[in-house]
Amino acid sequence: MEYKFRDIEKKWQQQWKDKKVYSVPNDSSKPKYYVLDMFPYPSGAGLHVGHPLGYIASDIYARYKRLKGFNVLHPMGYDAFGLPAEQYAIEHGIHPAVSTENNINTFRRQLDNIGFCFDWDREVRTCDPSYYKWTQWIFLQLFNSYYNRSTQKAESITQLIKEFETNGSANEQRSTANSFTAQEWKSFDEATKQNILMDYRLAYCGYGEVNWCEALGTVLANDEVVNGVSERGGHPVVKKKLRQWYLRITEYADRLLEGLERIEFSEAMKEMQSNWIGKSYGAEIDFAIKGFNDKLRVYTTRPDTIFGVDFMVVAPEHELVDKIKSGSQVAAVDEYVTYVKSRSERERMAEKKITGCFTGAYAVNPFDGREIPIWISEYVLAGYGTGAIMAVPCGDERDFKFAKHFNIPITNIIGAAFNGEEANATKDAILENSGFLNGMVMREAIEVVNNKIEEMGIGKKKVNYKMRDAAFSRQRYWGEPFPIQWKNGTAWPLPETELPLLLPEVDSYSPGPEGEGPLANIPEWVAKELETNTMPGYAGSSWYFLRYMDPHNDKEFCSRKVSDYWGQVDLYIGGTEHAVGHLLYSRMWTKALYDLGYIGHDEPYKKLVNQGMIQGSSRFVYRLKLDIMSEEQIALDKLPQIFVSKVVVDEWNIGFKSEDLIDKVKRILSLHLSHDNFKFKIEGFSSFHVDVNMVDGIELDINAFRGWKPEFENATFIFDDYRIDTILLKSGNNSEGFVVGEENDKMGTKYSTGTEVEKMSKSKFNTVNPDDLVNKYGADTFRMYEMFLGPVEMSKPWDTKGIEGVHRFLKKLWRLFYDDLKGKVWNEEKANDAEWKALYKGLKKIEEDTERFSFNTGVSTFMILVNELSDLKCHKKEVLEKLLIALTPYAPHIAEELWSLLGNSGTVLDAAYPAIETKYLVESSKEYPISINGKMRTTINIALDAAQPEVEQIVLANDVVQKWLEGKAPKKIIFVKGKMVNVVI
RNA sequence: GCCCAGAUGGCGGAACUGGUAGACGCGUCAGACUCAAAAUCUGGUAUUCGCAAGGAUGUGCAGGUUCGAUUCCUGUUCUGGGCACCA
Repeated sequence: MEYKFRDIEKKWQQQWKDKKVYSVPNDSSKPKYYVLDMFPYPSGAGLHVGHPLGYIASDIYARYKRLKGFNVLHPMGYDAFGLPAEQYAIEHGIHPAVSTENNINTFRRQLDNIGFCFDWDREVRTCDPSYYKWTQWIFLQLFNSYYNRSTQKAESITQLIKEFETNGSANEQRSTANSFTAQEWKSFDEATKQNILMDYRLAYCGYGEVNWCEALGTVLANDEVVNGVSERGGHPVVKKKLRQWYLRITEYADRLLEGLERIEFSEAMKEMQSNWIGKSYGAEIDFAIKGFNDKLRVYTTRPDTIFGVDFMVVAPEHELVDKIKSGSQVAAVDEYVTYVKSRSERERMAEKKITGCFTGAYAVNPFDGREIPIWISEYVLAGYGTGAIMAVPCGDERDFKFAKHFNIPITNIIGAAFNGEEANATKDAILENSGFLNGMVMREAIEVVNNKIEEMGIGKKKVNYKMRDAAFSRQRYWGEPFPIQWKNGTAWPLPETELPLLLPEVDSYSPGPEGEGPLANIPEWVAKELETNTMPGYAGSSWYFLRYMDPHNDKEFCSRKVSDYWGQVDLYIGGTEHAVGHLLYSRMWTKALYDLGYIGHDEPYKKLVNQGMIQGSSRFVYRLKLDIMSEEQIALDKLPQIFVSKVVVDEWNIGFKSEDLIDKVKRILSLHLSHDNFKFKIEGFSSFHVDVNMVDGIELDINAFRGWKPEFENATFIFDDYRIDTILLKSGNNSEGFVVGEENDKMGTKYSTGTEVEKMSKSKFNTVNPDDLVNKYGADTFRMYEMFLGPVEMSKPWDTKGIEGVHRFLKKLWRLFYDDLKGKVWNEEKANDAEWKALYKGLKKIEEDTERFSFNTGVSTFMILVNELSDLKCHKKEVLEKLLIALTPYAPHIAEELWSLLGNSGTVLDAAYPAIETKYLVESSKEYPISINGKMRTTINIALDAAQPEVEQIVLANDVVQKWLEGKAPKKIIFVKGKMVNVVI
């Protein structure tokens, strides 16, 4: 009886589906456990082997927790709004809903193949009106709320209105611009009131810059802009200000930081988030500008260095630039500003080249009256701080390089701590050349300066955040419409009863006028004065984990009772690429919903595990580049493309066997040209991607390659051993071409490809489809192999070859139960101590590995255990069935099949996880490694309870130790009980 | 440029708290079974010197701490991820 994985997997998947074994109740006496995968976008390319990695890991853990007696929620759904579907619609005229639906179906079919334990009754799709109704509803809650800074939480906007009616803006001042008394508030007209409230709402409307492409008439995403031009068509892209919605996430900055201390994210992840939030303590200082009444306000974290300021750098888009540019600098400034407009923020920050332009204006140092030139440069961004910095070249590397580049004299305020070669960012130097700060340690001077500027009224201490409010609108079609109506320039929320505001049908997916989204093309939509922007991709994904709990509720986004039962996601698995986007936004939404009393927890994810990326292992072939000269007419296009193996390419490049290659090329050419009247020169090789599915290991399947594209039909190959293979030889005298290496049959005729590890993508022809592997080896093998590749958190290249080993393991496991010839071999005999020991040693490690998400070592422990049981010829049911339960999370199908064949009733999915009988694991002695000076030389078996004097005696008596001692006494003997012995000579 | 992570045999990786580097698997070599192949099984396989016994070297690179470092510290190189409209 052999292991017929296809039948087995199909059978059990059907039974599990029929019996609804993965259906999860919302109330249970069992403790709850919530395992979540990051929301997938159903892309048109379908799944490749990299996608399911995290799903398999979470599936194993979810199944493991279930066996351990938990009520496990493990849902799946689709983040179905997004740019790719819209782009596809523009190009092919297919409605995004249609292509998305198709993609989802493919996605689902592929997932089902792998045997996941998702409760599909809880599936959600963000593009489904029954889902986005609640996305819109939450948006309205955010719109109708403000952040009360004294209570440090979101509260209803009506609360704020009451506050204004009683106290005016006194307690809730946001900017100096809107300061008013209660009386004044009451006298304001509605539009003014609404304008003021907009400065407080958690979801608010403002103006922001976008990548505007005039030629395409549309706004582009950052990754659609390459080197300042559009990816499609190469048209120029400039910054354009557009009305945009924002989420006031900055108000949550401190709580987002504080919350990190209460959740189990990796330190790296927490660091990335806190760097993104970028809290810094500094000061805002106003500098007078010579000849103007305006002040230049800078933000600095180092007010102590104020006497070292040698120039100012202002963002090129700073509002003062136009005003203060002067004289001969006007033209230069304008030119520079135009240049910067064409640059993306990314390019500006990554630029190594130092650029900038003097404005012609001077600021005045408030303490010593020194005149400081004001420059503009792209490395200062308008959105951060005040958009202007005071540059201290002796203390800041970037300022230093800037000063050097533009020959700006550098003032040294830290004496010997500055060597003139590079800036020194120390806070511990003693200040010099610093007026009233002279002799002070910098660290202490910070507070002194802060007090001084506040006293002088030219500045104040300021906590700053690098994080900006999140842009929450897109000029796109395929997203959630905003439930907002504009009346005379004022935004009004639609009543909740009118939700969902359905996404209308459009004739064309192209952009609307003036950079507006496609919705602006719909007369009825515009007539109703509805908002024409749509929400961004992260809207739906910021709260989906809550909807899974209560997916069919049409009264609420999620009932409080249900969210109180499930609470936080206990385990969240997904990639680091979401580190600062999705993870921060969903944390903010959770906090807002918590503040408003809709849920009972303020951090969505208790523990986060980051999965690494599976990279593609690309394969390359090398086409010969020839320069052929002949006196006769040659039809060059009739010549076949010649592909040279990697081995030959490498040898050519180091000048080895060059004559052999030239010979072969000559041979090929004369065969095809039917004469020898030509000369040629080998100019090199051009490499290009070949589909990995046509390559076994590194060996190219010649016939598959010839059939790949018409131009390769007649391809000629030069193999590793310099044999040649051309269509002419095939049809004619086959042996003729095989000259070199003919005698060496073992080398064969192999074409070795080149390899490189790259991102897995269709365009690189290195994607591997899980369907093919599941079909060939089964889901259980596929699942275990994905895990066996390496640690979940780590990125690693895919290599299909290794899957055989895991498949062999499952067959070997099967043979513990059933032999191909003998049939049933399992029995009901009593197990002996050696068998129990092997089992429990393995199960103990497997449990530990599963608990710490070390699934790769878990799989290898299964292999060791099965190897040991095979060696022990153990076919005993009482041992094997415990193994099966432990295997269930990893390979559920084979486990269920064997479980039922052993005569068990009921599913193995709900069996009790085996407890470890530690009595079989007790050891009395250990094979101690004996080191001499830290180098392992031998091992000695010593009783585990032996104490140091006894051990020393045994060790010193050992021949090997004696040899190394050469009669001398050891200086020291280090003995670590249960670990090792080190003899120091 | 800034932030984060990683680097160990031919390959994926193991070594969990500073204590036997290379578990497990792939590949490969040799052998068994077979008319043959597949499947399966057995054994070898970091490099290097040596017939062997046994040495030497070895965890990206350069230093340091320690009786002992893949593990800790400093510096450095390369690779991957993120940098706010891909999701």
